[in-house]
Amino acid sequence: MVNGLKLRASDLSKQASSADVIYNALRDAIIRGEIGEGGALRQDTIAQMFRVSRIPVREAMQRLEAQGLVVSERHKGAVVASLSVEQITEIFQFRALIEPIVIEMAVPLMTEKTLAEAQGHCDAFAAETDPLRWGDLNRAFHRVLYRDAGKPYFLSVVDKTNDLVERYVRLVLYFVQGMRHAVAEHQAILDACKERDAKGAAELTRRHIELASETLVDYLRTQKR
Amino acid sequence: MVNGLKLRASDLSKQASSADVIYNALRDAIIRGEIGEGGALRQDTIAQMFRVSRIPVREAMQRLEAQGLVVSERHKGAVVASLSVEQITEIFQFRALIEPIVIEMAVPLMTEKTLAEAQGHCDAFAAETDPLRWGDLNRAFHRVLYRDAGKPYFLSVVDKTNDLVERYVRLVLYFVQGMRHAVAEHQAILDACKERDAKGAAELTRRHIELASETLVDYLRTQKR
DNA sequence: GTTTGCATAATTGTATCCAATCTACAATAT
DNA sequence: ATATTGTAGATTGGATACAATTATGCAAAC
Repeated sequence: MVNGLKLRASDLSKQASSADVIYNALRDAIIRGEIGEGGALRQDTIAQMFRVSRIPVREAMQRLEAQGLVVSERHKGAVVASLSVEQITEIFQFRALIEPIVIEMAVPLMTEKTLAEAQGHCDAFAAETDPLRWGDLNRAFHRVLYRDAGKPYFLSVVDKTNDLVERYVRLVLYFVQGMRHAVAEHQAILDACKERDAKGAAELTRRHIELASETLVDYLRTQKR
Repeated sequence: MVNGLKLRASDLSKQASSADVIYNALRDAIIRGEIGEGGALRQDTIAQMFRVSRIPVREAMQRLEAQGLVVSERHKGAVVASLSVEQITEIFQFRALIEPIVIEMAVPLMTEKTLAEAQGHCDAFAAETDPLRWGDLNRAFHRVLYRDAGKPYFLSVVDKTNDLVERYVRLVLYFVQGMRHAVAEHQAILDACKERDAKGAAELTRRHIELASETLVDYLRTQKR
């Protein structure tokens, strides 16, 4: 019998392949905006970066393409997908519909631990001075609030949807709204959760997303893409 | 300048690779239930079926796994994902939330051509005697009604969600409700669309999905999985 | 100056081969 | 008889090599 052995989380999940590692690295780089729209993703270059052959790179690419983060053309290569203002608007519209529903389902089930964690993320977000970290903390805050809904499929859709527009959300945080505005809205959402006001939290979440969308679209139009 | 050139659809879409072909074939086989839950997908076997090496097979698998249709384990192989009753229920709950929203957006924009096409699918569905075709016609009917919403992202989410539960929907059509019930509901939805009753079409769609979900869950519980 | 043609380089798609590891079953020890 | 160990086959993960296609640079013609 196993007796004194300690298992780490990494032992429980299936062992990561090279393709997994590369997928996560590329996805994060795209999400964070480190590789900009239209940025080329050369199989050979990436393979050399990870000291592997092109095979696992291609497998990672298949997943990224399936998720809509990159588009590739035969014998031409893959580039980071670029979204039109219309596409971005539609995705934010989707978020503004689905995320309020998820938080509304989560509020009645939210534990004190979750509320404390969310407050922690919110405070950390407010205190963070490095703009490059704002995106991560913003994302973490929202994710925690949806967690207790206990709806894995809803969460996966929300996650994949957010992946597609994360780099634009970060644009808003960096250059447009600044962070103070987001902090106030986050605290309002969290307060509604603490008061178990599910409808209120949902409505605030909807407005939070819609405002971000409008702000972003205004910004993009001034940049006249 | 381009003057007089006729482009075919196949010229517009990028040329299909082996991986594309294999992905589509496997996805359809899974969706249609031709490969049942837990059915093994051996790379070598599939490669031989398509007369190719395992490389394109693996790339197709990555996409299928990203979409949640198969699960694979290192050195053990991939199998068709099996969904628990809880997972199926959640996915139908998602459908019952999102699809009414899409049809409600579509109704005001629906063209006569679309309405005629939908009626065609509905009639073809009613007249079809081969149960194996019911699933396709059912799916086609619903897709047409969502098309004019002009929301590609919403449609892609609806499509991917339906892919996950399509084999269970077909179970309901084949063995449980029969087709007559579905035809009546389809005609009711379509009639609401023709009368430009967006809210009505949405509500009927919601009930259509919820009823299918309840029927399916009852059936699955009797089969005590 | 612009365009066309061609040779070369760059890039992706796929086949083949090898390594790692899991499964099943037989052999052995307790 | 049961538990453990060892080994062979099966299966996947990945590297290397080659084929097919496209991009690029440059020279020649208009």
